[in-house]
Amino acid sequence: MAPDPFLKDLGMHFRKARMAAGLSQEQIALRANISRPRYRDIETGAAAARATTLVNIARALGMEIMLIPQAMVPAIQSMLQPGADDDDRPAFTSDVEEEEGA
Amino acid sequence: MAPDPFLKDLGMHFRKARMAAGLSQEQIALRANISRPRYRDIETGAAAARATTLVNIARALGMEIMLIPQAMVPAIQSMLQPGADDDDRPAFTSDVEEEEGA
DNA sequence: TCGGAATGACCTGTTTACGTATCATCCACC
DNA sequence: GGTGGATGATACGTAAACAGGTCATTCCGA
Repeated sequence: MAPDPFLKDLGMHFRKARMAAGLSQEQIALRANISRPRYRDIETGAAAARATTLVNIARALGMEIMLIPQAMVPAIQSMLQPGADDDDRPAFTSDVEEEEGA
Repeated sequence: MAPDPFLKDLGMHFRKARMAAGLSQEQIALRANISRPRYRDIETGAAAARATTLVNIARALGMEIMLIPQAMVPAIQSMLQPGADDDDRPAFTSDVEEEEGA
């Protein structure tokens, strides 16, 4: 029901970060204090985790959740660009317009 | 219940942003597509909103939720410092260590 | 003094995130 | 061919986020 593109995108960022860290879903779930099926739902965008769960997962992946004024989002996005020598982008915005040319 | 300090802090940031925008709880709740009692719970840290709800509230307040690698958090925090001429800080980190003065 | 707006606080009911258990599939590796 | 790890997916029960309603309190302006 209502596969929110935002949730899909968020889950994709989690997955990329997890892959980059070479960890399994179970390891992240354990660190984030949730079950594997639940972490899977979040990573695939099938469920909307709670605020506390989000933070736990982010930290398990070496990241933090931040509230950024919309005016500063572009500046921060460019700061996070890995200079085009790597194609994984750990940062995530709730802005769906972040979809750039694949 | 376990009044998570993280939720308190998150709610405080929402409240500051809302005050700065001169809006009522009801107006934000309406824009974020949730009920006022629920927005109140989130603002006071009494409830942990879902990921989708968090984004809706953030946007209603002119902000976005971002996933930031922990290594970059300090740099971004300093970027968000309002030059010391204003005491409201719209940005928010899940890092509890952000508690500075008062 | 009397409203009316904003907020805090509680209730009832529905939806859904969550834990736990279970099974199927894929893919190495032996 | 067989075994084990990682993942996808389902089911059931519980806890909590959600909607909607109501009442008390504070504050401000007519």
